Amino acid sequence: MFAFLSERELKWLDAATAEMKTVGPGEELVRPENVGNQVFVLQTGWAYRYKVLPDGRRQVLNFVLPGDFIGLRAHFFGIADHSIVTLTDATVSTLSAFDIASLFQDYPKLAAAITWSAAREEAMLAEHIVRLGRRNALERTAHLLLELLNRLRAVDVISGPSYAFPITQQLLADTLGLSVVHVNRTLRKLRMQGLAEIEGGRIFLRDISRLERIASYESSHIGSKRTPPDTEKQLAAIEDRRAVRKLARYRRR
Amino acid sequence: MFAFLSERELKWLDAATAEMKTVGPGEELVRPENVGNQVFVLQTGWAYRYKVLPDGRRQVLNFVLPGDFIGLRAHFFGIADHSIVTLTDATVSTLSAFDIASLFQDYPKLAAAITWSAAREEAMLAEHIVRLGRRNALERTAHLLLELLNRLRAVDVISGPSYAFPITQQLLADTLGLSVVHVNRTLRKLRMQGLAEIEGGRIFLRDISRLERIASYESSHIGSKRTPPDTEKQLAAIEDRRAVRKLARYRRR
DNA sequence: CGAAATATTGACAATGATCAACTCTTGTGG
DNA sequence: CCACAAGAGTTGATCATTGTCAATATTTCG
Repeated sequence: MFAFLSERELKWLDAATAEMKTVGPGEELVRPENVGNQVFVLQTGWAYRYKVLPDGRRQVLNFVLPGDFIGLRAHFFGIADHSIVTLTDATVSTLSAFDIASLFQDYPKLAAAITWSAAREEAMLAEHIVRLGRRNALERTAHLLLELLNRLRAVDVISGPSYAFPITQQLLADTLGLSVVHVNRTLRKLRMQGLAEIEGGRIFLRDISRLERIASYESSHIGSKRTPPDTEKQLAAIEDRRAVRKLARYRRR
Repeated sequence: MFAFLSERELKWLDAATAEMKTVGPGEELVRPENVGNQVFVLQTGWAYRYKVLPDGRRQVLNFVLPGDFIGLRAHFFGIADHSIVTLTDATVSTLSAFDIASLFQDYPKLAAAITWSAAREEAMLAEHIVRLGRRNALERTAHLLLELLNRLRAVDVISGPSYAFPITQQLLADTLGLSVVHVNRTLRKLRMQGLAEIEGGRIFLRDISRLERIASYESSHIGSKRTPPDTEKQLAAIEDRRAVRKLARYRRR
């Protein structure tokens, strides 16, 4: 993802995110009232972002996987409009508000990279909207499983067609906008048809191409670990033009 | 929204977005294959962003109202994963890729503002996810109507409890994840219960507080026209620290 | 004015929700 | 290390919301 960054930028990012902390499952990383003056990067483990309605209905917005930023939105709004909770043991590193400000001021390419990351997340939310709005239970489930597979692959957490699956059926229901009962039936259907199977906290995607057909899944940039060539060029241009400016300053002296 | 920007920044933004163009309804502003080397700001009119599945099912992601950025995501990805089409006559101004690069390099607060704007849009998508995942037809419809009302109010397009409504029932269906027929019935229900009514291309929200109760609507920062105080402080800090650096440079000379 | 898009309504079907009972797994304290 | 409670998963029966099909207004626009 950060392939286009310079030595100097990577060094700064490393330093800024050096301080790590470990948390157990079920830990609240962001709570709604909480002033968002910290931005986290999830290094290992899973988390999920969700909202609840006044009457208790819950909707999961998305899952947070290693490499994802957490709390960017809360940072910019000064308040979070949702909660983020860890689903497994996890390690997170922290960027302070000061770091973020510094980043926008002195590391334009990093700032652009952050914006890129936000854009990627937005793409995931958009995909989730289509899933909920225009796909049925089976399609939704298959689609989510594939998306998670590809995201995990992109960050090199896995390579094969299976992964550790810490999502309970209730949580899956709150993700897919279904009832627990119906999720259970949908999973059974996937199992019966030899498509996918959860066993011992791990999911096995048995027939990926059929899953993809059912879900009309298109592996997009969501599961990509780095910016596309064009973007890199533009970001490189930022650096170039900065160099030009510096040069101009020297000449003026 | 841009209350915290300096004279210089506003001037640059005005200059960069000076070139305007007018388009009719049904015009494609962003198409999926299209390389996203332009960012637009919608100045007047409505547009909507949507995706289509291979079999033709369509899902609207959100509506674009005056003041909203268009194509930011496409810009950063180099490719759009959705389409944007105008719904009414509209005027848009354009930021080139060069402008965006320049912005990140030389106008950190503007870059932060853009990121803020993206965060705001992400909040809208999140709200849409909850709408689709955990609300029924009546709640969904009421909720959307209220959100549009508040967004339009925030950009001073309207003041009262009614607004021009260019959304057909088919489009509404594709937004709310329902069938046209059911949207029609839901609108009838809203009408019958004296809650809201479409008449002559205009919607009248007859009983806002009851609508809010039905939709469990919480007017959030989605309908806010500017960053909250905390964010402003942080952005101001960017400026301050830049000043400090400049000072340091002077001293070194 | 007439075609095409949009809106409306009824009858019926289907997807998914709810309720309730039961099993299986997991984690904890004695 | 066992017992047991709590959470998670499973299944059947029934209900409700929403979708589909089809026919008929109504509006819009060239």
